[in-house]
Amino acid sequence: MKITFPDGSAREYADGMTALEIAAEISPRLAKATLVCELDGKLADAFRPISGDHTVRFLDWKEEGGRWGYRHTASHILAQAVKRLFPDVTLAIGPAIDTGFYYDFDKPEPFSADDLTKIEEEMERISREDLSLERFELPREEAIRYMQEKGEPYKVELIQDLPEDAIISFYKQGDFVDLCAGPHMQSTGKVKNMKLMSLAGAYWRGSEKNKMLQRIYGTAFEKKADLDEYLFRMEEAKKRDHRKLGRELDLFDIHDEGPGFPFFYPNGMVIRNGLENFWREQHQKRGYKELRTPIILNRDLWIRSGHWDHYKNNMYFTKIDDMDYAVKPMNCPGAILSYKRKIYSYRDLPERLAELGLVHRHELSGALHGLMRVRCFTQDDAHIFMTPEQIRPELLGVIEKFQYFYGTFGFKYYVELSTRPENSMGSDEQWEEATDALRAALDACGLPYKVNEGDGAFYGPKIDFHLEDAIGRTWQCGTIQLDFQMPERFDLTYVGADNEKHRPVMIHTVVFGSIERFIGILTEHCAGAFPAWLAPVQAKVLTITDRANDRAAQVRDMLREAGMRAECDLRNEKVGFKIREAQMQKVPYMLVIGDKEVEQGVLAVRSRREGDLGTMTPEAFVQKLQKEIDEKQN
RNA sequence: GCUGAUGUAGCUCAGUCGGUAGAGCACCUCAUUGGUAAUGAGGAGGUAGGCAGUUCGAAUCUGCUCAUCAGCUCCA
Repeated sequence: MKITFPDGSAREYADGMTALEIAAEISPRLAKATLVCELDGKLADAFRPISGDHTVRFLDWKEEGGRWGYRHTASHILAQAVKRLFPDVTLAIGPAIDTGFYYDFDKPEPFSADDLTKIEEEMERISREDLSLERFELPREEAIRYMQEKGEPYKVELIQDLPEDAIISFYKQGDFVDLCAGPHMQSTGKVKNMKLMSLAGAYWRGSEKNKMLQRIYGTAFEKKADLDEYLFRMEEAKKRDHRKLGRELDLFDIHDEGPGFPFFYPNGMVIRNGLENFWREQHQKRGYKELRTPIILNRDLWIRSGHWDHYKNNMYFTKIDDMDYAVKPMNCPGAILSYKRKIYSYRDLPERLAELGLVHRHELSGALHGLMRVRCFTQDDAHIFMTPEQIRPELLGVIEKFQYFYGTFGFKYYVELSTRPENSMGSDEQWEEATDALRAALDACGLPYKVNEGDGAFYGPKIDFHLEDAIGRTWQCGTIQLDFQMPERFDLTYVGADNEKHRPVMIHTVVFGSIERFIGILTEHCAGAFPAWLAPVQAKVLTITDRANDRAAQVRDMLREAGMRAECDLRNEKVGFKIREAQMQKVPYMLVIGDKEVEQGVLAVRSRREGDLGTMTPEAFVQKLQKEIDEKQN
């Protein structure tokens, strides 16, 4: 048979050789590194005989497919271990994921933490037993009967839902058999360095209408050192948790008295105000005008906007003079009423109306998460009202704004295009047109994106920007939504050049997403060491003895005069202690003043990052810090 | 909302078999005036998330409830 390799070269091999055997002929190291392979572009077992002409790629740990095969095999080992220890458990599904793998089980009594330890030991045993994996296929009816006999109802359901022509394959290792498309490693002994991470509930097939199963999360690495490093990184990441840093740095907190309703303390307000100022400045430059609309508006408005029908579960309600009102979950109706206050000409468009609007949403209690998921938050909203011709340039302008914002903070981001959801308003044509416009804008910018089917807003499709937190979870922050529905519902118009009324189109967009979530992400991103332009205290004046107190106060006042956030630490403590505290509070600059500095009229400057910078005059320091602030250095 | 776990001073945590609460940091006082990540001594501070129950007696056992954490679902 003729085997072609990725570089285009080809060679003849004996029919029936496996990818692993071919790899071994090329080099023993290649064979050792090969986890699974790609046969004509499709993932396949490297241990199964090949016949006929094919192209082959060997996948090692560096390839996603390689890791996937390794970890998916680990998930089978997990299932086998559970079956050995708890024979009455039934199996659901167990895929590999980005950070490892999981397996869902149906077990009457929940797993305990001790069970996890036992399971882990059993997994190691299975690895040591080095059981070979075998693959076999069964016709549909036989496959169903096979799983029925094994007492695996979830597997039966999975097979029944497979397309008629699907190949139904199983993998066997020792006495354990699982329905699986593969690919896998050749034996359990090849999978090492497995670690079970956590237990959780998970709905069968991801639907809350179904039974909740028990999910065991684990991870596995080819090299022990990589596993150790991963575990270490997770530990380190926990130290960056914004909920912990928020308390330590006295930025914000959430009390039991108001679950999901965060408090911002003075230090946190500095960051918030800094972000808002930046936001105002940037939007002013881009031709946006600012609005402020009420938090509570009457029932009629929410019925008209569609929120009453499509968003009621997430809204808070109240009565005023015996009439129904709702607390706004979104700012758009306010912006729309503002648009309707007068007659717009096509010459006035696009009209870009921005609002830092406080919204309230009733989120499920289990979904709350620090500042990332709260029940009241400020969206840095903007609504653009425009003619259809302006859609493209406006979308491009908004995307440019996003890139500028995230670039300023040094964030990595992932883009998703979310399409029409089930519970939505409008016609298919409108949705298609809006979705195409968003897609075209993304393509024009060359932004890579993933399509998220059915995840749009009820009034339109959207482009979402996801940012990462300390442990790699991503959170949707920015969004750009194109809306043909609201203008229709509210009968929005503008007068065209033809003196006729026309229907404008709307863009709803937020860059930060919510100020709260953004601060959460930012806190984790910089581990609490905010860039100087946002740091709650930018410079702290530390005295060595109380002989320097007057001078310290003078320096502080001078910095404040220059618009900087400066504090003194005049306490009767040693400098080492004061430095330690300022350092832990992540103050960008510490200005040490002792007898020498008083005498020479200088400051001994210490940077939180670079340590002692030597002495400089107060004027020189102001200049240095001002430059750092102006440039928004990270 | 669902599954599981957790809930002791402002923070981080300890507390053997149910016998009536302990440390470090922070805070206050005093001494000390010291050069780049913790000076020393003393003091004050909690009725154990909340409610109910079992018991002679509960932080320790039971039930309910609230909140938090992990995940699911949902979402900015």
